[in-house]
Amino acid sequence: MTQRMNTEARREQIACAALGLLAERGSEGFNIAELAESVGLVPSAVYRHFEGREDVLGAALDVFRDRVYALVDAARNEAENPLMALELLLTRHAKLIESGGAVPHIMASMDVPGGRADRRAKTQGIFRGYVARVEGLVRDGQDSGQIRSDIDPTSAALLFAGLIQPAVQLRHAEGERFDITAHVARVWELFRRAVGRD
Amino acid sequence: MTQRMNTEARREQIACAALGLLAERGSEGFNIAELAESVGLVPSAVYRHFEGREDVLGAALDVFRDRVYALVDAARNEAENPLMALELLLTRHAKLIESGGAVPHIMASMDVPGGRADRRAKTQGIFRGYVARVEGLVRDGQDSGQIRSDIDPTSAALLFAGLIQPAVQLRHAEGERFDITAHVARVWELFRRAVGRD
DNA sequence: TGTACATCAGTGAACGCGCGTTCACTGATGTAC
DNA sequence: TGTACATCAGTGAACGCGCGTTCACTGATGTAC
Repeated sequence: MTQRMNTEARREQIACAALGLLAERGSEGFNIAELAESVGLVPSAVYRHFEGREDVLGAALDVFRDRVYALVDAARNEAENPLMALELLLTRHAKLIESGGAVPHIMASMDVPGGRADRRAKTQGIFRGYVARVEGLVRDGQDSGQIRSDIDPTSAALLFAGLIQPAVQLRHAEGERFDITAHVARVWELFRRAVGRD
Repeated sequence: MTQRMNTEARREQIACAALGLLAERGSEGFNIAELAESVGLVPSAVYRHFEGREDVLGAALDVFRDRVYALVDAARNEAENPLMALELLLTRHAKLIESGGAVPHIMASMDVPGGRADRRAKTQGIFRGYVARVEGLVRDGQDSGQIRSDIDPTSAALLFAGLIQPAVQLRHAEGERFDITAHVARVWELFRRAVGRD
């Protein structure tokens, strides 16, 4: 028998493992058997800690939400000013793409039409929360004079989000040949020209 | 018995219906029973015209590819100049989002990790083809002097693609409240400022 | 023009696989006395 | 400190549903003579 763990610790372990599998397989390719195996359990053991598959996905989404928000907050805290925070956030997204855990990729895999309505609502809530945080950075940039004040913060935030998504797609299509770092650097210059005050 | 059709006409009818269902349900929610019903057939009848589910998806992808490319070509032909072609293309993407047939949405639903490798390769090929066409428009814009010549056409094309994707996401999240037309107009201004020569 | 035949699209019953989920049981861990 | 008991995480067999797919059969359409 596998080493016993109390259900709280096991829940968290399973939720994290589920998120990893989701990044690889997508929400529909995701299955309980593989999840159980990845934490050294038998499939039925998962039901000691979760009500079912959908419950596991919900817990994985919670982990995902925390990580995404932490990503933005870290960039905000570590950078000297709002514009540099956005640039730092962008390069960190690029790193995630390289490691296979791209944020938009996971978002898309969870927000599928087949999925249950409450899961989709949760995913969309995460997206709105993300955009709201980026919007906050944009507003800060406007206050500090780095970003033009005539720009709609929501539009700028969505434009920023749009910098990342096509890169994920092309990374998938081109594989290693696609130089994300170079791409991100070029596209950042375009973004800065679009919103910057100069 | 349903009215007989020759297999060529039926194949096309089924492929188009499949694309419609894919837009609604995603590639994993897509099932043969519903597809058959939508064209007034019994599930097993589909196998008179296709080898199987994956074959149907492939045919639907072909229809999709033709439509996407036609979208770009139409914008190119109808607009006075390359920059206006891009703007026209963007507003037509917005219309598709409103009608539920958003291009990135369908792309994402086909390019899932669970899908067979050949289907994913096809989807990615469509994306590359799309980007290449937009790149062509960017180059034309550079030649005609509307777009700054120091800009990498691929980056500009990906930035353009990125204008649409977050809008799809937010449209899903916010529903009718989200005014796509207004969003597209604002984000277009940002794009023009990023790449335009002025 | 009429008849016989071949072709082929459509039907419905049945099969089988994958996978989420259930359940009775086991045995380890922690607690009461 | 040692023993008895309750709790609870882990096990493996089995169930059942959904769904893609197969197959023998039907009947309409078009062609040969």
